[in-house]
Amino acid sequence: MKLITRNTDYAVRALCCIAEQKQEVISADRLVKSLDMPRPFLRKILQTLTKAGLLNSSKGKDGGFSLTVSPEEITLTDVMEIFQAPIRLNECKFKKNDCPYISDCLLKGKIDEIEKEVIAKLKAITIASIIKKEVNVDD
Amino acid sequence: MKLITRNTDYAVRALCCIAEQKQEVISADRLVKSLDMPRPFLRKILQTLTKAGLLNSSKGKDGGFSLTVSPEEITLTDVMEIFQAPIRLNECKFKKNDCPYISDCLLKGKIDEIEKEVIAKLKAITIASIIKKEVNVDD
DNA sequence: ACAAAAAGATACAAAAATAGTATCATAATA
DNA sequence: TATTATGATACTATTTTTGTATCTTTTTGT
Repeated sequence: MKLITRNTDYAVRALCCIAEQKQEVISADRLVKSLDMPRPFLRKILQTLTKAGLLNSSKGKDGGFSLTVSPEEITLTDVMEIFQAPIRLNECKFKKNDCPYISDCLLKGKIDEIEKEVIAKLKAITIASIIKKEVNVDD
Repeated sequence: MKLITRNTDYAVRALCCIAEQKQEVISADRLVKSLDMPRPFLRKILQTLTKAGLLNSSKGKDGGFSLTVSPEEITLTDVMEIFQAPIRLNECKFKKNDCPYISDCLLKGKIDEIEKEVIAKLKAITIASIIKKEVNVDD
């Protein structure tokens, strides 16, 4: 049972890295070096994030990726939905079809409740909150 | 992302069925009929539950299965641990080895917190609580 | 003793999800 | 127009989940 797949994990780490660095854009190659993950896999993930609208990309020399919105605005659920969508703890599927017991399933209601809370908590985690290492005492 | 696999789902339904019926024991064949699931798969699940200590079994004519403890004492986590163990939202594994970032992973702490709460909630769900259809007003 | 009815053990197989590779096309820019 | 970057897409490998198949053992009634 994994809440977070490697796709999502890599994506989050890449987003953090992109958010943290000073240059305008950062290339896939440079990300591979700092993140130590398979280049083709990361490239695919970056492409997916771009298509999903979380990243800008520019081609050619000095091209690369940058965030489209601030790190505060990117939640963990945003990323999870891209790679693992939809977020359901409860699938209630039976060979592509709805489970025949879905209407009177006694487990479903209980799991649904837990699911709501999990999603709320995941939504509270943003790229910004992941990056922030310590609470700033001056704030 | 599934919190509960079919193994666990079938097992829970079987346990409910065993808990609810009046006879001392119930055979795999009778369970198959009332639960409508593949016989060999259910048999394997029943065997696993027996090995795990949740069921008693008796062979031969009029043999079958019964609970070893009361439905109140069987939690959802008990069953999940048998079929999906261990319950972790966060695996932090990288090709069988610990993820190299495990010590300073900023996501881990946050997910671990969520995990604790999820597990606590799953622990509160028992076979008895699943069976109980309505709150008894006389209580 | 022995046949029938049950569970036990175990090995195998199919399907789905996850993880990753490889290759060629396209665009920007010096 | 060569180089350096991403875009698109098809393919492959691995792991997990979901089953199936087959044979053995035990119990019980006759």
